[in-house]
Amino acid sequence: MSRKATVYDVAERAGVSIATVSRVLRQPDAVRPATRERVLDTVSELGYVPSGSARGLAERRTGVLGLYFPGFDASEDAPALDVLAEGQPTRPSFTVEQRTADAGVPQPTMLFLDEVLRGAELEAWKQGFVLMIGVGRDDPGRETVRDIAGRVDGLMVLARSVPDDVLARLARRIPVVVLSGPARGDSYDHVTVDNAEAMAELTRLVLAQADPGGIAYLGGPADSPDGAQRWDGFAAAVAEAGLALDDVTVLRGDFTRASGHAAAQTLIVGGAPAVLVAANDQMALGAIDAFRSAGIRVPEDVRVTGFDGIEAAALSRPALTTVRQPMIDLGRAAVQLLSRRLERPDADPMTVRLPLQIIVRESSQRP
Amino acid sequence: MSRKATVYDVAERAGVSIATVSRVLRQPDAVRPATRERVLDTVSELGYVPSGSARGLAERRTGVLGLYFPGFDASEDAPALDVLAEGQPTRPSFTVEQRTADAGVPQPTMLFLDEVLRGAELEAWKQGFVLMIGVGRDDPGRETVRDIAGRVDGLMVLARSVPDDVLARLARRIPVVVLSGPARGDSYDHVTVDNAEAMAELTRLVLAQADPGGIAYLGGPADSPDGAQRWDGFAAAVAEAGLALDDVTVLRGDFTRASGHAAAQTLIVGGAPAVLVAANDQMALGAIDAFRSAGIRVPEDVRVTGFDGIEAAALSRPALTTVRQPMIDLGRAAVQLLSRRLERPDADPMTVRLPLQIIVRESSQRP
DNA sequence: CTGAAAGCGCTAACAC
DNA sequence: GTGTTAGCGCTTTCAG
Repeated sequence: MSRKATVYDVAERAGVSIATVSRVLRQPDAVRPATRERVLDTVSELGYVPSGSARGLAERRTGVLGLYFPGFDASEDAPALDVLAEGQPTRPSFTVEQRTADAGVPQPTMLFLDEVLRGAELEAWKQGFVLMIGVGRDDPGRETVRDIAGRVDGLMVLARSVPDDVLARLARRIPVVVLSGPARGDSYDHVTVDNAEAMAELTRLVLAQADPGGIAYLGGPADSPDGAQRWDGFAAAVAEAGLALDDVTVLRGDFTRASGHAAAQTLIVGGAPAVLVAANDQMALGAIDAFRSAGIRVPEDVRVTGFDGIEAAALSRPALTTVRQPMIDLGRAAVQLLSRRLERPDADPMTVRLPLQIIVRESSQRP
Repeated sequence: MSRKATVYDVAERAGVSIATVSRVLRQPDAVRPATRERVLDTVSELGYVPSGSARGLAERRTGVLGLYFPGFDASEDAPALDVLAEGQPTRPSFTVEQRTADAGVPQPTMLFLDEVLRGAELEAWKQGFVLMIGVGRDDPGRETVRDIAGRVDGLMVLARSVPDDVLARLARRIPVVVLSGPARGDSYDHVTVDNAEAMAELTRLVLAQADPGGIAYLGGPADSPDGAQRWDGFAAAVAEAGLALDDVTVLRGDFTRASGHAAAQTLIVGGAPAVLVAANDQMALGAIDAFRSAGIRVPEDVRVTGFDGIEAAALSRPALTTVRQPMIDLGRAAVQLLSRRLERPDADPMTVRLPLQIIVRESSQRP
């Protein structure tokens, strides 16, 4: 692989100036066909690929959008892998494992991000951008997000993946869109969902099926904005139904399956409720497991709902009633907002609210 | 948002030269502490973020690695979304849907790519790179992959996502690593898995459980290299067991669940076999559905195996015996190869073969 | 229609 | 330690 070809190489070889080479690539019609052909031939002959850096510098735009996520948690402590270490040739072609219980189911957060990413990529492509991605990690000294910010025309960040002050700084350089999470009174563009409204409606649907017995709510961590909004929606619907919040058993989990399991066990001790509304799917699924173990049937004895719409919710038995996040559209909308902002830098900050999808399945319906 | 700050702005404001500003950012120790502090203060005061383009141009490296995928198929025809259209305020907060059957389960290809991506991102971060991603689509005129190639230091492409001639051209500019897919005698670095060996072993495991009745194989599309390798492995194990290939009923599907379903129905007409080895999970799952509908029990009446290790394989009943791709590690290994190649451009092309994981679950074991 | 030349913002010698 | 300066490879006026 010789030195990379540049415009100069192409120009010299084709007997034209570098300006002409550039024109052939950017505004082909401005060049006489004969010249154009000659240049194009030289281009492929030399395997010339324009430098994005040079281009970006001259054009003052990169054609790249950035997407920054909070950490994947799990993958961090992935087992070491070093394919370049010595002794590689002895690695086996396969391993065999007997497995009964199901381990290693992906984190819901990951799945969430995967879909957002897919949506963002699709829309970026439609708008003629490419995508650069980064994941938030504790990288002492290294500021990955700033690194990305320096290379892109616009940045999308998931709520709370970047400290406020850092984000403010980056926003001085390029437009920023914040995804999912409460639209605070800041000056960024936002794309969010209405957790409270959807949770209220879900709760209404469940309460509409009149049946005696207690109501329980299984909330998320105290510091989760999403969790808080879901609780607000739940509380509103309960009040609306003429019930006193004091009659509701309220427990708190940490959004994990295990915490849902534990909460349900607590519930069982005091006598299982007729309805359990959980702040996310994982906890709901954990609770269902616990109920099952205790011989309590879902939905016959207790009806359960989740929130998020992860795949496991659809595959579990009974299938879980839940609220699905419009993940693909979150990604797409973010790119659209960025694209708009790039065209009209001074437009007022805008918040796009995407609809959630309440999916009613078996877990919440008494037969 | 005023004009973006540059080194010149910072230098002037801090009363130093641009070289000093640059040093403060790249080799802080080479600058006297007092000066350094002053510059740093100015940097945050101005909200200065270095331009990746300028830096890339001057350094002759971008610090970015590219990952290029074949198309997502499904997302292409996603419903239109235009959050900037008029009348947005009337969009509802939620919709409600009653759902019994499970629709909308993600494509396995996507899940595969998601995990590869995650592995690549993790490793890229560890090595101090950021990741740029692109998806192959029929984009007449626009060459997304070349676009990416111009902006990165190295490129990872999934097998057959880029035409050979295009890839060859790009490889003249930057190192290329090909992921998954047969390592042909080309000059790229490769990271692959040994489909044939793993399939042979899986087949051996299944055949070891002696029982009367026919054996059936459900293959993939004729043009799939993976499919071909899996068939080879299967055929080898069958021969090894002293069985004649003529005794095996061979059907061909297209890797979809539907084609597996159809194939099983064909099988049932001629009398269900005792063993069905499928070339991927989707087809295996489809076949199991068909068997169930026909009152044929798995694994009691027919034992079934898949390939790929998608999540649905673990969640289905009976849980599916399969071979899991080391997707995360594929991504990580690719980055490691690229990183090595960047350091030693002239090293011999290298192929890393990652172990597959045979996961034995209920579907293949007679109780 | 084509060429000459001036940057784009930063790094890295090389002087001082 | 710090400043000067010459590029890095490309786009884009502005002449011709």
